[in-house]
Amino acid sequence: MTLKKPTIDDVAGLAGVARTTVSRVLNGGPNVRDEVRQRVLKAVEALNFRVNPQARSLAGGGSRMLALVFASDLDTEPNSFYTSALELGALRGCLALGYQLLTRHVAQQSPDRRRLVLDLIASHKCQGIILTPPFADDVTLIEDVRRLGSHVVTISPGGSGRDVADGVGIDDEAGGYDIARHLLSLGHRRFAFMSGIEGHLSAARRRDGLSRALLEGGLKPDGVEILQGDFTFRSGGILTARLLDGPSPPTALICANDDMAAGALSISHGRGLDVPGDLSITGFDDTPVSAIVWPPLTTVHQPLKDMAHDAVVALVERLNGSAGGWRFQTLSHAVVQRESTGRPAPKRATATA
Amino acid sequence: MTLKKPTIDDVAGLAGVARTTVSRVLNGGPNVRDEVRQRVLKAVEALNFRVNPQARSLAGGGSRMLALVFASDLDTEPNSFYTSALELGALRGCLALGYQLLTRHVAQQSPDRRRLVLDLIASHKCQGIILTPPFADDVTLIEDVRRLGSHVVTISPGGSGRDVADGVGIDDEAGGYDIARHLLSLGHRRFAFMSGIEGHLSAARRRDGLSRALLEGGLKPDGVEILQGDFTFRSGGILTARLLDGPSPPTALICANDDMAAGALSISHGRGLDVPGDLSITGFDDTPVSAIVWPPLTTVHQPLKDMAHDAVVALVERLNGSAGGWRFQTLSHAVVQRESTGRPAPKRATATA
DNA sequence: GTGAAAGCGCTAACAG
DNA sequence: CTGTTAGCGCTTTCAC
Repeated sequence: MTLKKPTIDDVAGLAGVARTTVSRVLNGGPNVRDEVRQRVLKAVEALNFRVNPQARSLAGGGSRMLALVFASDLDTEPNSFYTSALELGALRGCLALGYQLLTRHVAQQSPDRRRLVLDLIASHKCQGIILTPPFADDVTLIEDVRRLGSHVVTISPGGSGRDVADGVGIDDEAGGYDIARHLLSLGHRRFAFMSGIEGHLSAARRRDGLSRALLEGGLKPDGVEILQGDFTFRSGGILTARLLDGPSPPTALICANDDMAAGALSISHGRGLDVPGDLSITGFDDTPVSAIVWPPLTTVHQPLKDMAHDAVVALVERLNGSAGGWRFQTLSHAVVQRESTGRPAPKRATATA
Repeated sequence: MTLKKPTIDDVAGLAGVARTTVSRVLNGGPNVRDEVRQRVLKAVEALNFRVNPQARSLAGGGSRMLALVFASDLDTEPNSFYTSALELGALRGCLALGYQLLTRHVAQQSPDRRRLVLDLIASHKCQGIILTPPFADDVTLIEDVRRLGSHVVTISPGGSGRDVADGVGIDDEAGGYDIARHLLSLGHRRFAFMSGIEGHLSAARRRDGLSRALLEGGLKPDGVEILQGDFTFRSGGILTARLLDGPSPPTALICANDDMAAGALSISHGRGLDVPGDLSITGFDDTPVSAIVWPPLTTVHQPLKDMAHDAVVALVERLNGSAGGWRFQTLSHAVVQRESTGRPAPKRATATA
């Protein structure tokens, strides 16, 4: 089975061409008759041939270096579940494909953040770069990177980024819609939404989904109170406190990530609120936090590792010359129902332990 | 600067020997006069030469495949911070050194777990394996692996594992000692210790450290109530509930990992206890959970990523023929003081926000 | 358009 | 003990 992997020469032999030609086909090179190309492709298929990345790299094909960039500010640090999962996925992909990975955290606030990213890929001769939000929607940056001769793939672009580069992500709008439907079906009517940092467009889409669900349910989307958070546990707590002090607190709070939801949960406990009896809270991402807090969070699962892995694959495909328009790969999400959501109880809910 | 990396031929030239000889020296091969070996080593040093892992791999030096094994049972799953961090570190190491990594979770309870591990390395021709607790102290398994011609490095062995293989970890006994001293200095006198799954010897060492600190403080170590947990959030909660129902609850609870501490925290909240006023709780590992719960956990930082990274490095060194007795690499730990510990308050503590 | 030849940097038989 | 000779699987000139 795994006895002897076919080599490029095997393919050449089967296709009746020279090794060079196979190489050309593999790398999207020019000067290959279409008929020949097809023949080669067929042979590749038949032999289930995969290039040996090590050999390719040795032979000179570029630096084989990719970069993964995060916009992490100092205080966004505890959000490390998210970044860990993405890095893990990217590393796995790189390992399998024979690429190196350079992970860099760039403070999103720093004025010269674009330059920092560009310097990074220039100095390390990175052939490709994976941009996470909010860089994923920074069209200017993407264009600059490309001008340097490097390829770009984005993770979770929420808007403009999708029109200018390949991307990977879930359908964030649908994610927001689904979680809202869940809450709506439980009987909730008063909602609040806690968003992430500005410019994180995919998080904004989740809110769009919420609006759509509300409209469908005959409610006015602008009745939703919007809290501007920054994805941190801390911001989740602070904003929730403010929310609860307001004139008419909602019965359901939808957070744009798990960390903020955990913060909201914590503050709610501190105030003696029953979750979900007095307030239902939802997260987003389904990171380990969601299972560790009490009650465990109802959240939207996002396959972070797979997303990053697929981003690497997409990037490498482009490096190998694959042509065509930008492709956005939508991975599936799912509402994970745990115990932080339930029917709103006007008076008080009895806990069923 | 990064213009042209020196090759093995450059080294050979400078040392005045054949390329093969350099290769022998590099790979710890036999049949090299000591004088020549020194000369080569000097040349390597002078040129700051590093082997090109891709080329080496291409040329045939083994499968370049390493395995990372976890003992994760179904319900231990949410402990994924710990495993993620280790895998991340191992992946980084592998990427840098040109090795592949195979990560496998084997249910620790399954009767044929040893066979599962052995099959894994046999079928994938893994050249080396990294064992995490409690496998790290499974001497029989380690010997069996070696019999298959594979090398072993352990992460956090707590006992017998340290005498039969290279290892990486922190000084767990000292970690336990340090956290106990911290609590002692705050005025605590009644302690409880929540241990992890059986066979996790390094966690047991943390308890030894606690005992030592108590003795030093003039207290009797056997006055400490021991709770047998399994590292999960859930077990932390259940055991803490039982503890609090007991005749004389402690004022300080030391948990063998952060997840259990988070569970303990959660239950304490549920019972209206003030943490740390009524009960101080400490974790271990300093995973992101510790910063996300409320109040954030005082815990012992363990450089998990570095540990796994160094384990890969140590493994590869052995593969390259480095000889000598088993080496245990002790990385530094540190007590991270957050807000889950404070002076014990007989009556009630006033929160200072 | 296509192919032949020449390596990339290293290890692995073989000879000496 | 040490050096010579072949490749590993692939990309690149450079001819045809």
